[in-house]
Formats: sequence, structure tokens, C-alpha cells
Amino acid sequence: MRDDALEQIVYVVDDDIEFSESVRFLLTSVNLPVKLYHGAEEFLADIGPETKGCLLVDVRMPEMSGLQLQHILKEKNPDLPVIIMTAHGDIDMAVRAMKDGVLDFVQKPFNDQKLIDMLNKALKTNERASRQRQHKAALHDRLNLLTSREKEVLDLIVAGNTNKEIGYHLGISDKTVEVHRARIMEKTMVRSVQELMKLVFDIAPDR
Amino acid sequence: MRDDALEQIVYVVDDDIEFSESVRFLLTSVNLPVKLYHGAEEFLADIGPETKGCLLVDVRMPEMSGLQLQHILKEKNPDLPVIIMTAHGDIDMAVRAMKDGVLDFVQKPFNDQKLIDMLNKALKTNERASRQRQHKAALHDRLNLLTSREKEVLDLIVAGNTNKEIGYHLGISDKTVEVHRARIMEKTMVRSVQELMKLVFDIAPDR
DNA sequence: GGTTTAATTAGGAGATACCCTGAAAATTAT
DNA sequence: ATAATTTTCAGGGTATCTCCTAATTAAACC
Repeated sequence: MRDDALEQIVYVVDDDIEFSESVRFLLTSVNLPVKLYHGAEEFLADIGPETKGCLLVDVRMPEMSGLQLQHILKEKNPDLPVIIMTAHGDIDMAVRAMKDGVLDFVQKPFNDQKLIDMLNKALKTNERASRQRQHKAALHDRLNLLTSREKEVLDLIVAGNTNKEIGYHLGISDKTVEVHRARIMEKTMVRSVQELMKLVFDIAPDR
Repeated sequence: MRDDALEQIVYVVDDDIEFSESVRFLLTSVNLPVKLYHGAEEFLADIGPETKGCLLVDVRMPEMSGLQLQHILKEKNPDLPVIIMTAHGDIDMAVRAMKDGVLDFVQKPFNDQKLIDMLNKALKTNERASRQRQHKAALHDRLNLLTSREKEVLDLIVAGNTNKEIGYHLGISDKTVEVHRARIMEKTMVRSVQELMKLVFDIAPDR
């Protein structure tokens, strides 16, 4: 396993080496793990969906802008909070970034304490998002143990049907439905319909 | 009933009368109902929690800023989307506003079509929020028909307990629990435990 | 004081869910 | 082709839920 899946790291992507190094110095002094990158590609190649931490990136870079990077990152690892920095940004850009789900958008230069506060907040956000995602993945895994038929039955159970109604609906005996029901409860490791409902709703809070 | 609870209105709060009038002219020409206010207090006094529409407000005003107004409005009517305008705003202000839940933050001047697009989007957002809120309120009303004891029983049902377990937990007979259960189903107008779970989870998606 | 509401308990009947054993046909995987 | 999985059906027993009637007690309301 990669170490970045266990420990939170502050990823700094900026072509301004002087700035990057000053951030590295600052974060190291407060015991925050940090990694520097000169370009977006370099960073993207180094992380995966399990990577934990947050991203501090400048909007203005040679090949890819911070906003573009954020878009790609959303696909690759939606849990990593993004803080965008700018030296000469405009309001429209800031607003667009915030709408795109950026955690923060700040102007260079900023004082050390503000940066540390922001990053700690970002890491907390990542912590939550990561937990939430793992939790959902675990639930998904449990539901994916079900066969397609069992999933059909599950939907009808969640909808509030009795075994008899489900059997009629699927054109099978209610005795068969009973078997499916038992397998569903067994595979998902729930002891009651209530727990089953919670499991389903934790994944799909809609309907 | 007030008419603003039925029809969506674009509320414009700006001390720049010339600008306001031009907005009124524009919106009227595309059949969007519009009301103008010179100050925040005037606007706040005129709306209630059932008011539908959206708010277009300048950040810079004599008595109360657009951001302050947005804060107060969140208490009074959280469903009204807010679009903040500024002539000379800075990035920090824009970011703060977005974090506070402002729908949009735009710089004056802007072209007519952009304004109309923004407002239509805001009205759609309000439409959704309003529906969602009414839906939740209706569910709340149904649950509030329950007595405190019935709510206790409800919680234990949702937790997955059987009548017998609930009775033991509350120190009462399972026969009594049976009665409570029946009343709960009757008052909330659900036909199955599944529907009951949906009702509860629609209100409190947590736990 | 009388009435209503809330909370409690009980018995019994029918429906449903839950659990077990047993088994066969259909599909899929190796 | 053989093995494993999936889907199907059934009987029987127990527990639980649902619905009915009936009744008592306590508190709140008029």
C-alpha cells in the first residue's frame, strides 16, 4: 500500500519555486507532511483515488491552470479538498472556482497563520469526506453480494411490499420470495427490515 | 394570503435608483415580476418565510451591506436565493459570500442576458428549495401528531427493535407497544414499517 | 364535577415474517 | 462435461405483526 493512503499530505502545485519552498519550510515547522510539484501532470501522476490530504495550487501555471486541475482531480479523487491561490485573480474567476466546489480561493500573499488554518480545515474536510466515502463503499460492497434477482426483491421490499405481493409482481411463489429475502438479510448482515432500509438509504438517500 | 407566497418575484435592493429602474424596465419586458427597494430594512419588512422569488442586492449600501442582509435573510427565509452585485468588490469578499451560501456574486456592469439567465436560474433554485421545504414541513406535521410516548416507541421501532424488546426497554407490556405502534401508523398515515422509515429518514437523513 | 385525551393491559384471531429441511430446474463457471 | 451457483417450490413450526374488542388509570381540559 502507498503511504499516501495512510497519512494526510499537503500537496503543493506551483511553478513558483521560491514560494513553494517557503511553504514547505513553514509546514514542516508545524509538522505537516508536504510534497511539492512544479506542474499539474506531475502531481496527477503521483496520486490515486486513495490518496489523503489536500491540494494547494496556483491558478496560473504554464501548462494547466489550477481550475483545470481541479476539474480533473474531481474525477480522480473527489475527496481531496482544493485551495486555489492567485496573485492577480479576478472576481469572476473566484466565483467560478467556488461554484465548482473549491474549498477556498485566496490571494497571494497571505500570512502564515492563515495558511495553516486553511490547510488544517482542509485536512479535516478530507478526513470527513474520506470516511464518508469508505463507509459508502463498504455498504456498496455488501449490496453487490446480491444477485440481480435478489436486488429486484430488495427493491420491492424497500418499497413496502409483502412477500406475497412481491411474488405476484415477479410471477413467482411467495415461498421463493421468502428464500430471496433470507439470503438478502444474510448477505447484507442485517437483522431487521429496518437495518436493511438504513443500508439502502445510506447509499441512495433519494426516492 | 399574500400574493408573494404564490408568485415568484425578483426583489431588487439597491440605493442606486437609476440602476434599479433599468433593471425594472428590463425584467418587466421579459415578464418577470419585480419589486424595488432602496434599503435592506424596507425589503426585510416586506417579506416573510413564505415569500417566493429571489434577491438581487448590491453589497454596498448606506445602512446595511448586502452580506449582512444575506445573513439576516437566511434566518427569515432561507429559501430565497441571493445574488450579490458589486461595482468595486474584492476577491475575499466574493469568496466569503459564496461560502455563506450566496447563489452568485457578480460585478457591475453586466449585460442584460446574463442578468436574466442568472435570475431564471435563481428562481428555479427557489422553486426547488421551496418545494423541498414544504415537503419536509408536511412530514414534520405528521410526526408532530405523535405524543411523546409514541415518539419514544417510534425511535425504538426505527432502531429495529421488536415490540417485545421495546416493551422491555420502556418497562411496559408488549401489548401496550402494539397499541402505540398502531397509533403511530394511523397518525402518520403509513401502511408499512418501510414507509415509516422513509418518513423518518426524509426528515433526519443522519444516524 | 364531567369530559376528553393519553397511557396502560389483555385476549384472541388472522396474516405475515422467520427458520428449518428438502429438493429440483436453470444458468453459469471451470 | 462437470461443478457451482442461482432460482425455483413446498411443508411445517414458531415468532411477530396487525386488527379487533374491552377495560382501567391518570392527567388535562372545560
